[in-house]
Amino acid sequence: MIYLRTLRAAKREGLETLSSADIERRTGISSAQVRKDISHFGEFGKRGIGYSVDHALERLSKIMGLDREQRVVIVGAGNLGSALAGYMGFRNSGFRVMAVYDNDPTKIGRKVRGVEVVNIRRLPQTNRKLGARIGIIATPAAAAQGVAEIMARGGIKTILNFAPTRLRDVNDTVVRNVDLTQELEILCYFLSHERKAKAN
Amino acid sequence: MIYLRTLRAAKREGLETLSSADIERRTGISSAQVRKDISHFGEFGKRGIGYSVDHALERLSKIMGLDREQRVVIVGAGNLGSALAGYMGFRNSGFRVMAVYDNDPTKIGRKVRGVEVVNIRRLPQTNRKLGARIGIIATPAAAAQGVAEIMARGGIKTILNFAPTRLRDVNDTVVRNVDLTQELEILCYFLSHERKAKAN
DNA sequence: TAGATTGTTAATCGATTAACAATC
DNA sequence: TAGATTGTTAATCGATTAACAATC
Repeated sequence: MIYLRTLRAAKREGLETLSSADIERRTGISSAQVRKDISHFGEFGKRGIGYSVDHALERLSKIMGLDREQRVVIVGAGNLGSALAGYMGFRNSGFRVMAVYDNDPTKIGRKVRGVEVVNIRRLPQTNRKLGARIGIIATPAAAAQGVAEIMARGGIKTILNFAPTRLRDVNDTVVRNVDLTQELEILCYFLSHERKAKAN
Repeated sequence: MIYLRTLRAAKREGLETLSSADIERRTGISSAQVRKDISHFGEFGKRGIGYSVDHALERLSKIMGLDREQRVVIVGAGNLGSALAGYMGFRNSGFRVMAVYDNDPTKIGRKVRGVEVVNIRRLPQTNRKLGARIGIIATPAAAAQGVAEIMARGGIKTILNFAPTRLRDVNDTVVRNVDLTQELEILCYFLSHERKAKAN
């Protein structure tokens, strides 16, 4: 979350408070929007002062569930799945990749980035032990729907889907899609339709 | 772009026309929105019939610049950069990764996924030949701003930035940010704040 | 002609911004 | 008290949806 990142940066700089105007300067989000967003989580600014960096950091981390380790499993041990398994950005933010699953016998049993590759069919069973509630799908599109259903059976509650396909609502699961090709396509559009706007 | 993907799927199924209501069924985007979006690119539906799959595909591809190969360069030959260099989704959509750049002498000269790793300092020069106008940043946050500036000097017009940092506006360049950690954080938020909504 | 469906205008809804009383 | 800044309400803006004349 951008506010957490901003607060962390401010803390590293030794600042003790940050006003909504300061946050606007750092993020580009208008101060009014900043105040509205933050107040939605509770009333933890001080009028005339701003937000205490430490206090806001603590409160926001807790609200986001980022005050403790969050366990993640990845399905798909290809290029992308492997890269995500070793992605330091996740580790640095308190996420821990517990297992990588795949259906390819030549991959099962090997390790990628220090994480064991397990047979996808064992996900429901093994995830009872691991207790991950966040899953990442890094498979071809054709496999994604089936994987999502297996994840749901394994107790996964939220899915980050990198497969370029819409997942038909898996019961009780929140799905977020990241479509890398689409991102490139949007840039491509800007190439031929020059405009000075920013693309997101 | 979701309309292109939908049209391609319809073509594979042998359909000749698609109405805005059909597209709503396939994408979840309301038919009114579909018509508004498409009409914005020109008037190429037929009343009483819908959109000709072939015709719409051709027109939209051209408008998006996806009727020809689009060249891409990647900076950062780490896990993520390497995965993106070999990502089939890009290739299948007409993007071609021309080079991967890095500043690590142990990587320069090697190949990742069949693409040569070149010294980042040579980007402005080598990209004159390659002619890529799309760049992907897959470096640590600290390096991203410098890379963006080098890219601009090399004629890169649009940037897909995976580094978790806001790029201060690089002149004449469109930047799109993909923050993988943020995506996971958003899911994390849904874990503790159960709601039946979809996350994007 | 009757039925279907677009492109577009008008109505609705939601999100952003401006403004300001409360208060540190 | 005077200055700064929050939290929130009211005003504005933009985006989505509904509705329908045009037309295939």
